[in-house]
Amino acid sequence: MSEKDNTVNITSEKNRYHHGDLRSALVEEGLKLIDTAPVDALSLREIARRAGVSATAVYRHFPDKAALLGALCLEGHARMAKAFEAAMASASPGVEAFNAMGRAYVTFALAHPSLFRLMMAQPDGPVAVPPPSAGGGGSDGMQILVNAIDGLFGPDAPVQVREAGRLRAWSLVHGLAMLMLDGQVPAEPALIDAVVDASVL
Amino acid sequence: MSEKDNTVNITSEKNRYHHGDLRSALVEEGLKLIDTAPVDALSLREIARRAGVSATAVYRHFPDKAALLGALCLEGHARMAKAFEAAMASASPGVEAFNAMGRAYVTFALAHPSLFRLMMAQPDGPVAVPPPSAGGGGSDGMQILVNAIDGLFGPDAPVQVREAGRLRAWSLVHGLAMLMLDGQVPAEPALIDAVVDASVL
DNA sequence: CGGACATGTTACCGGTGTAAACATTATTCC
DNA sequence: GGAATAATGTTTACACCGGTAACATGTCCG
Repeated sequence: MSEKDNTVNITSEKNRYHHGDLRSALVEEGLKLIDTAPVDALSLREIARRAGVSATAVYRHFPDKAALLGALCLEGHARMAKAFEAAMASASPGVEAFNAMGRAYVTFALAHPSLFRLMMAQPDGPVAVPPPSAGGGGSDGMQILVNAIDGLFGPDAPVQVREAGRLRAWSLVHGLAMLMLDGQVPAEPALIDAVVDASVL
Repeated sequence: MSEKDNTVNITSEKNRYHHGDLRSALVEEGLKLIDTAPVDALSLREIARRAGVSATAVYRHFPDKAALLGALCLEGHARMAKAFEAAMASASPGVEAFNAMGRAYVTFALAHPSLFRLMMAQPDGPVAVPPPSAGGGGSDGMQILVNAIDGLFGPDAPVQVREAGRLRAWSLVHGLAMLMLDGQVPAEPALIDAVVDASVL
């Protein structure tokens, strides 16, 4: 913030060659776009266009399109974590919380289809709930989910049991979410309940 | 088959303007391609190229790219049905057959990732196991799966129970398949067993 | 034969992701 | 302060894509 010429700072706000914070703007526009369009309609050029910038400007901030999408995923996981926390908060611990999480998982996928797809399509993304072996990894949201699942079995359950249960729970909600996203199963709340609630696993 | 000039019929076999059975050739090349490439790498032009034909020739046999992919799906479901039949045949009826089907589902997905994705991405495709309501529909393979599931519960089980169980079973194996395809879960046979075998549903 | 028709072709359009060269602005050092 | 330098945009260009229109070639049937 030098003294320079503050009129520029006031009158401009536009038409300035340098954007200021293009990276964030691109991510923001990307997120706006992805919630209203199928995932394959998300073009680098379109995002740049909405940010009011030339297509190749993107490459100053991301090595390629995949990297930009990766940034979107990151924000996606943050949102998912929030949804999980909310679901967790509004349910008493135990099976109820567990079911609430399952519903939250499917609900999030249905609410943000393209973003969810993108998140899951990133093999090296922050999802990676370590189903067996490997500790640590996993995004915020996923860690919450894992904890909820593990809590179900109690801390004295064998590791294998917890891991298998975790994988089964994840597969169940993920499968339902995907089937509904792909239109193979109608996205009716009753069906979500039917699948989630009955889960003793 | 007129008498015309049979030397042509012999010597040609190539360089003939008319392909003979381009439609089948396109489907075949498409299936070859889809098993060795990610689903988004499946371009109409590439398929036409492999069939030794110009890109626009495709439009004489399919209204657009989606229709060509639809044809691939059809063949995919035929193959899946075969896999199910084989799994069914090599297992005694009951829970065993049911688990074998589940394993076959995931195994098929892992063996033909792009084709499986394509099949599931067709909302109006022949998959559509009618989870609740609506009878009839469903592809060959899916019908076999449905029968196996229903068999588990016995014919006297309430419709709701059978339908819910069906949906849960489908979600479970579908979710596992997807997570493995997307690299979120390692595609280890032991994990497939862990998920499928424990399923009392 | 000769036309009707099916099935190929080439030419073109607007769209995409991305690399290279150039332009402008911000920063840093004397 | 002013010049060198780095950071950040722009323009241009390329190869690919799906799709339309107009043209060419082959087959078939009266």
